[in-house]
Amino acid sequence: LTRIRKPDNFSFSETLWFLDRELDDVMHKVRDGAVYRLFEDDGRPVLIKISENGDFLEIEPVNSKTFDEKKMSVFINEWFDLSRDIRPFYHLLLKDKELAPLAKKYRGFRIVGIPDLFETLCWCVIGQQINLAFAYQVKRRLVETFGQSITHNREKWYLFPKPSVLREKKVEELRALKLTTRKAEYIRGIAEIFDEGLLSKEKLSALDDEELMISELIKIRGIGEWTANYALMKSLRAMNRVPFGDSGINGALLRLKSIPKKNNRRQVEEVFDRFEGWKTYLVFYLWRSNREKMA
DNA sequence: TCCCAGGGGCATC
DNA sequence: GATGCCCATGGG
Repeated sequence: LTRIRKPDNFSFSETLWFLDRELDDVMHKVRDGAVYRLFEDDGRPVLIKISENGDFLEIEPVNSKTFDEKKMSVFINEWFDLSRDIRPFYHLLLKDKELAPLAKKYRGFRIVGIPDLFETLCWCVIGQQINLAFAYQVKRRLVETFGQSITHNREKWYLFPKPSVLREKKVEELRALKLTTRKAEYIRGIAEIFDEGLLSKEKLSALDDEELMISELIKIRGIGEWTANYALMKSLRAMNRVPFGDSGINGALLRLKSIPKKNNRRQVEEVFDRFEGWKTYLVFYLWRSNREKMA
């Protein structure tokens, strides 16, 4: 059992809410106030349960295996963005007339990341220009078809498919999962780049400059501005990214009356310029607000 | 039927 | 660099 002290301004119930949206993400399950998923410990999948107990998060193995506690702490910290003091973000929000309500409504909501960069990029490609519910269905088919799995109590749990596996798949095999021809090509290409070691989270991170990371990512076929920014937000934990053109951001800003009309990039930039250093957080709070009715 | 969805590539000028 | 078109499924 690993225990992690919860930081201030962290709401585990908000995290669970995010993970348990109606969207049916194949990578984890939320049950009875806990989240379950596979954790890869030196190539060995361990099923873990994360729950809340007083001031702590508790992480325990449920398939009777153990795990590297230090690596686990790092992983959870990264996944739930626990090691960040987000008070400055709330100060900025409260100074903004239209957006101030977000600070109170979603207090303690932190970015739920996707630590695996390859998974993030594939997920972006899958979700391009289709509705999210359908995108999650396609992701589920991809993972259930090509991902490593374990069975526990007659229930299957999956790891995201490896680049070495996906690069070998024929376009027709991927199309059968209801990816388009183009997306199948993109995913194969990204898998190849990762499998060859030409790109990795470590390599990208080592560039140490967000704009440089973006320009490197955009060179890859299938990765445009939106995806590059999203990947930096979710996987590299960059704090100043905005996937411009995103329909969710536009819709939220419009609904909150923060911008007068949709799809005006200059107006959106003006709003985000007031959140220097916290643009990524504003994006997530705006997306969060789009699903208020689901909460 | 029409429009849009957490886009991106490409041709064209 | 801006614009228009294509990809192609599913939900409202």
